[in-house]
Amino acid sequence: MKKKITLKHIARELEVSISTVSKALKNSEEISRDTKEKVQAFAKLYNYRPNNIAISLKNKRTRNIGVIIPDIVHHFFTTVFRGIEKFANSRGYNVIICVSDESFDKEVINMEMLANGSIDGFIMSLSAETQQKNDFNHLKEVTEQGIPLVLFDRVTDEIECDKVIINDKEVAYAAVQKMIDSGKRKIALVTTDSYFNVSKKRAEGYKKALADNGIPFNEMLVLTLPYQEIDNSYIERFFVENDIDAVLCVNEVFAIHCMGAVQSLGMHIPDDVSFVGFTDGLLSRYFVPSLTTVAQHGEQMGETAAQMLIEKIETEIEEHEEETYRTEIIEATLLERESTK
Amino acid sequence: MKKKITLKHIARELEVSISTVSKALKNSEEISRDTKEKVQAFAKLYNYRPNNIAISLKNKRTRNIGVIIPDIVHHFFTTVFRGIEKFANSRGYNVIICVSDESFDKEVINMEMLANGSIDGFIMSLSAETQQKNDFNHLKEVTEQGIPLVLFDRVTDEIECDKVIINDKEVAYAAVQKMIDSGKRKIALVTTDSYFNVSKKRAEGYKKALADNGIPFNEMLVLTLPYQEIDNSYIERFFVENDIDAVLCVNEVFAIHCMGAVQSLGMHIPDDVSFVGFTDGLLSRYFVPSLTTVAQHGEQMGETAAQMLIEKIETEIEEHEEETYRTEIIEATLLERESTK
DNA sequence: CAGAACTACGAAACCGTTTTCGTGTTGATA
DNA sequence: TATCAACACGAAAACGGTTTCGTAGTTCTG
Repeated sequence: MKKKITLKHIARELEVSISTVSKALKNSEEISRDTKEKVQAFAKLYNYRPNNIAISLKNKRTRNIGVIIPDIVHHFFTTVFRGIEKFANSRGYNVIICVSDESFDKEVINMEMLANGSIDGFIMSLSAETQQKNDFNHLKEVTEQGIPLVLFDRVTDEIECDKVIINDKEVAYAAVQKMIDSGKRKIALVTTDSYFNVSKKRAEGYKKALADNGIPFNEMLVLTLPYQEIDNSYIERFFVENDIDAVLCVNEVFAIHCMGAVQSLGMHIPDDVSFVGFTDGLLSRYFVPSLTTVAQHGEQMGETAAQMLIEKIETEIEEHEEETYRTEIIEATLLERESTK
Repeated sequence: MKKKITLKHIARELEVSISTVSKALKNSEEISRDTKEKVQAFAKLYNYRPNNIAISLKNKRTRNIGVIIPDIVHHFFTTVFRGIEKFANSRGYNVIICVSDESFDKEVINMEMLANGSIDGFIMSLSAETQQKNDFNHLKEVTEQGIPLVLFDRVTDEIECDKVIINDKEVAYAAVQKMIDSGKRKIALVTTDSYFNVSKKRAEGYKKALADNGIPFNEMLVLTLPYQEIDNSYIERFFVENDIDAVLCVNEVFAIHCMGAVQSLGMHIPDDVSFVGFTDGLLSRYFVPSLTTVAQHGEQMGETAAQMLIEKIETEIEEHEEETYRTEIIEATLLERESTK
């Protein structure tokens, strides 16, 4: 077993001091050509690599960024993560990922674990429970310690920090407008039962589009579904009882469920009922008919978040200057497919 | 900005030595009750938390594990990752994840980045390119340094280490047998063009099932598809030219593509053609008809891998004893749905 | 009352780096 | 020949902890 070699080993072997070795490996002017060559050759031979942990301790910089997301088996979050990982890696950072599982406690525990020196900054999307409780003390503590934080998608106004969001309201508006333009009038909204700011924003866009077109908002046309274990008969009844001709769903799974229900009721998509969903995942692409959906450009979101974070990490925080925070908006786009016409 | 407090600060403030503070916080017998209370109260008040990096340096243990996977926007890998994360977290470990993007070079670079002290062990699944090149020197170097390694799913015989795999051959055999039992005879295999050991194993199961039932293997009934950009007309021609009545696909995306093609040719599933895929993702569940598929139990795989790794990390490596390695087999199960009868 | 034993704490080494500063040696300068 | 800069290197502090060991001061023992 070839154990890792350290500066001390090299120093001892070559009968020079540790400082000389360190400087020689950095090609310092202070060290004679002879010594440098000797040291570098030896280091290469034994495949010397500096110990990351020691460097982190010395520099008070880990080159790790912490990512906390509610779920990992989830198309949107994984695309965002890919963007983060890609950008971070290109800048020499590694990514530590923790999953909050939509739980407030796990989110808090994970943050605390990482906040004690393991990472240089956080990128996160709030858990459902955190949004419900409206308790952000763990975030506050972290930012007060001077650890940079970037929130994406599921954000909050309570915390001052960099944020990356998509134009949920506007794109929902556009989607509904499009369906209205194609002659639809009884437009349903299928949304989550838990309190997500994104669902709220999408609902706002939905309502505004109706209002701007003189269509009264009808509470009966809003169907809220649970996150798990969706009851199909419940959906079917919703469609039977209300004479719906178009649907905006806040995610693709809801959309596919509803499309299935509608089809099994013998209705035709998009002629009888049009559908628009959110999240451009495999389902939207491969379902028959394919689903018109809002592409959230998760990867771009992740890259932007990582870039903002690393920028904050790497700019010396001028103690005197007031910190400034940005909110970056990613323009979502409507991908038209077969479920609308 | 409340900066993190250290032992040194506490010591200075309370006019005791650093060692006393350290011991007092650990409730050492050595320290008087009075002093302990004083120190603990102070630490609590200022929310003292030991610096992870310093502890890592001292202990030569990071409590981080490194995970390297080929892709993250991928149902199977994310389920495995969820298992890893869940288990690791329950044991106080964090997870650093790197994505090789199916590239040999990225895999090597990522391993080297992490191997210099950042992690206590690796869990990984080989990239496509690594499997093609058959070059595993980066793995060898890591294991020779005494860093524990667990491979899952995409493994190799060239490296001695713990492994977690599924019974690909057997479950493929069972799937094909099931289709034969229901009267199918012209059974196609749809597989990847790159060299994956898993695809190979599944093909073996397929061939063995045919052989055991006296059905000659026909090269013409094997369709290899690229990983990306699948040409539908190519698939349709395959089904038109060969009078196929059942299909085994090595993943769910291939299956859905083929089912779409078959349906657009006017054939009926499962009466005209039966389908079995691998990976129990959203597509298999929600496609119409829903796809009979092999559930790989990724989460269990991840948990097992994490458990094996942490066990290795935490057992003092008795230098004198020969290292022993295990290969754990996760039993995949066939989930019967509408695409078979 | 001398010596032993115990109590409660501090000094210092250590983990593996980086970096500042000090110093012995050399050769050039006045 | 005394002075001085340049050169090449080493000692030591620092990052933030843990742990071993040494040692004052007190109490117990015979």
